[in-house]
Amino acid sequence: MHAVSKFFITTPIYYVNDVPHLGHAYTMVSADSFARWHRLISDDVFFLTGTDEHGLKIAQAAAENGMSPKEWTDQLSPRFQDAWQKLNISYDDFIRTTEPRHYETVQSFLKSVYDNGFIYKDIYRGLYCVSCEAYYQEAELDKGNCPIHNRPVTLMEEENYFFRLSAFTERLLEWYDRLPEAVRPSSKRNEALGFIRQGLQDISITRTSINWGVPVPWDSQHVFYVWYDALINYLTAIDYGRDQAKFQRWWPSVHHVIGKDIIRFHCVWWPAMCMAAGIDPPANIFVHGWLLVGGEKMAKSAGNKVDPLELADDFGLDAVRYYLLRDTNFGSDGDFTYEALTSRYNSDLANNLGNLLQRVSTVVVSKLEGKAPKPVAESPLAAFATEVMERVKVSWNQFAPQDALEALWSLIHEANAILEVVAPWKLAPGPEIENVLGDALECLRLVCIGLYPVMPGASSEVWRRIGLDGSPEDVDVMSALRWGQYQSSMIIEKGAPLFPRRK
RNA sequence: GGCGGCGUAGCUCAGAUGGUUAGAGCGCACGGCUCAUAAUCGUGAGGUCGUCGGUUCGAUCCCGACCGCCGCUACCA
Repeated sequence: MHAVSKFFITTPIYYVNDVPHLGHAYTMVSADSFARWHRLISDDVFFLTGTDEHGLKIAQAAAENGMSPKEWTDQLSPRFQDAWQKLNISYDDFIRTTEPRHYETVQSFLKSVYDNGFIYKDIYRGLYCVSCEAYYQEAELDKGNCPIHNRPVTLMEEENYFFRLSAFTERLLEWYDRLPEAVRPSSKRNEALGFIRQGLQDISITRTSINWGVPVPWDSQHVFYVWYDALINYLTAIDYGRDQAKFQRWWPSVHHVIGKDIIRFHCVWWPAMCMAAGIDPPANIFVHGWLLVGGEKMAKSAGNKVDPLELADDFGLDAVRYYLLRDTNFGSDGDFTYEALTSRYNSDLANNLGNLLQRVSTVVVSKLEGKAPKPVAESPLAAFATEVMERVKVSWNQFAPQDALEALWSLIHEANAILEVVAPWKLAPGPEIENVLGDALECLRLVCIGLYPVMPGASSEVWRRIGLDGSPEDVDVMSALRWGQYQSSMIIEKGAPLFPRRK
């Protein structure tokens, strides 16, 4: 029997001023597929996402729109929830950093850090550009001027509380050394390590210049700087400081899925903060690359942000989900192009998977009156399929969806190939036809299971068309992946092509 | 400047703790089939594995230099 394990998976919480774009969708679909896989293998899964709603920019945007920050974010946060619903993201909890539970957790967590002696008050001095409303390092300046506005910066001083990050350089290095798998892939781990090896400086974690944030419990003049409150969302959702049993159930065996732009926050600050608060650092941080668009970074200024919902309307949601996970190497940068999506859609979904289903159902209907035959126990495909499903399992467990999908498509290919050899459409009804079609249907059943995390809608539809009850998500993978479980006498439905060819 | 990474078929990328003919998918060419969404199946072309040296019986894989590209190098979420 498979022992039930805990699988707590998180995405970053998104800055609510953004519009959900394909980059966010990439993270969400990835995390969703992992969550779905782990539910399939009967793990106890908790999948968390949310929105980040504090900080100066939010306060400014709210003011510009004549609203209070809270009213402003109340209006914006649902855009993310709607988008994720449309992308079929199966999150279990959606956290907003403006919720009372979050204030409570942030205050109790940082109070622990404070009580443990890792927070102190000092003066922050920095070179500030009034136009940017941002601090600059001296090296960033252009002849002493702000590089953007080309105006002199002013030396500003602000009283801040500082987090004693410098105290954790050695402990972090030791942590990285002891748990080489904690931050993956290794290229991203190196990046974080390189940063730590420079030696860490203390960082200011509170502001007095704004009040849109979580108040510092021991000093009402200050609010926490938005990043410090944001990271703590992962603990809010599991009731840190409120429900010890729930907290211990999920922590520290967490999987943070993040983009490479926030490595420092998650792979340096966050583990250190956990140490400072006296809890274990997160067990796993998986860093993925960026999804580029035609080789360019997605950016507002470039005007190349892609709307995932428009794509889903155009290609179908599952096709977009498939493309995102198949055409990128999780951990490296990926590149989105309309052409590549179309190519994947046509060759993998229409020509292979969709067409296999279509040709099999046509022959079952015409030769066997629509009644499905059963697979052959000692089929030549059995060993191959078993090997494929083992690869699928390993790939999913190693967060390598592209490998799982590649393996599944090799099985689709084999099923197509054996149909060519036996050519059941040429034969008179009899065992030979039944055997080859039973095998092909069994392949489809297995593909549905392995594919379910990526394409929950489409694989459920294939599942239904080949006469199976329920959906692939109901199975227990540990037994369902064995060859030969497709039942005979199912009624096969010949429907419209699942993925009509494009262009 | 420092640290890290990358450079393999037209394209996107795998890969080997060094060992006979370097792999996949897409694209392309030829052939088969006609159940299927002009889908599918088979065969094939083609790459001195960035350059130059070194170690070795033997390197694309190890070492060095060089060329080219990229990331990080602190509180702008």
